[in-house]
Amino acid sequence: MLKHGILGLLNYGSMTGYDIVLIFKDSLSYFWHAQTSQIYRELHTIKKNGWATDETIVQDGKPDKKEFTITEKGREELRRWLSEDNIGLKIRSPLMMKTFFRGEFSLEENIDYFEKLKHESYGFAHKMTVTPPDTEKYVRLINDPMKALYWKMTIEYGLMYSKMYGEWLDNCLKQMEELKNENSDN
Amino acid sequence: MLKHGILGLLNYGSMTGYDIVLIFKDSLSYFWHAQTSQIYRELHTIKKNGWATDETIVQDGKPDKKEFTITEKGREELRRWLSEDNIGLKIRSPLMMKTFFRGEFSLEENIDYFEKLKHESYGFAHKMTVTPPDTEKYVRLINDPMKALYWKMTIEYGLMYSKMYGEWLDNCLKQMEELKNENSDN
DNA sequence: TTAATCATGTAACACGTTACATGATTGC
DNA sequence: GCAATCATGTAACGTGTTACATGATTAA
Repeated sequence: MLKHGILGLLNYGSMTGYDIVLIFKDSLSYFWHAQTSQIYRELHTIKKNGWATDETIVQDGKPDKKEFTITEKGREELRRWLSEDNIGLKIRSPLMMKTFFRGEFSLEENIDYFEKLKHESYGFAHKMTVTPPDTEKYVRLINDPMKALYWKMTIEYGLMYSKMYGEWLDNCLKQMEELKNENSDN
Repeated sequence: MLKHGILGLLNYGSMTGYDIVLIFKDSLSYFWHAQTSQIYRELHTIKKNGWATDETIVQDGKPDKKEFTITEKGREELRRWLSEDNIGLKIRSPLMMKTFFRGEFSLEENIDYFEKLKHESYGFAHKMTVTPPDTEKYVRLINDPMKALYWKMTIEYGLMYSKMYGEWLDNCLKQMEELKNENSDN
């Protein structure tokens, strides 16, 4: 999956591993987290598969860099991956896994836990609503308004998700508070 | 993460690898997908870590089975994991990864693709709303209404998520249809 | 002078996927 | 007679995580 994400970026234009690291960190982090070491490893595989070629560029005052360029074979692989019948949702939600077993702790402890989640979720929601990923930058760079449509759709997903998540947290807290009050009433 | 999910189940009572496989498939699949081979492997590690002991039970007419029982050390590990400051959301959404690069294809192809996603999402939404995971079964089995609260919260999350997902898909389709009409108007 | 930025990675380990393997019993 | 259920796994590979390593330049 990450391999194909990198291939998708290379398809916009040649770039170095470092460029890709920064794009993931600055602009794609709201839907994909990738480690630096992983990106460099995948670039090796991409080259080995003949999906990209690399060229070392000597700079002065700065370390050498290695620029990767997608090949026709790489472009074909990108399109193959996009066309794949992918769905057979293999869901894995660490958040739900932990929620499911919360019964191990007391209501009070769990209220604290959910308050903490709520606090942390504000960070994400804030980033998404107040400073949403700047697609304009890429629109100017790539200059293809059709591509921007899909970028915007991923941002909308991020917004809708963070809203839903916040509502779920409030709902959970409400239910726990109610139970707590019932318990203290008898 | 899976290790701890298994530990959480063992904490409800002793069971075999096969029991765990079925619980994941029948009751937890809406938030976690696990392979059979993976579950058996994790059970090995759990035993090696001293988090559970196992006992082979000979049956007649049926193959032998191996029942795992959580140890005090395992229970401590479960509680340690639940108490962990876990959040630093490392999001990874294959769905968004594919959406982001959809610009490679035409509007028409992408409308088809999203219609397909919508069709498939009905399956999940239907399963969640019409035959939601039967927690009553576990409530009777475990007989701890406090635990059921958290099980219900995970189901509510599944419902809210599938609703949001459906709305997002409709939204995307609407935007694509509008663009398609604009294009055919000039 | 200290931290951040630029730029590259390796090694070891943990976790997830795919394909394969075995063999008895029970229900249609 | 055939598929499903019960019950266990191994092997190989792919992907993600953590910790470590290097070293120059530039801005506060």
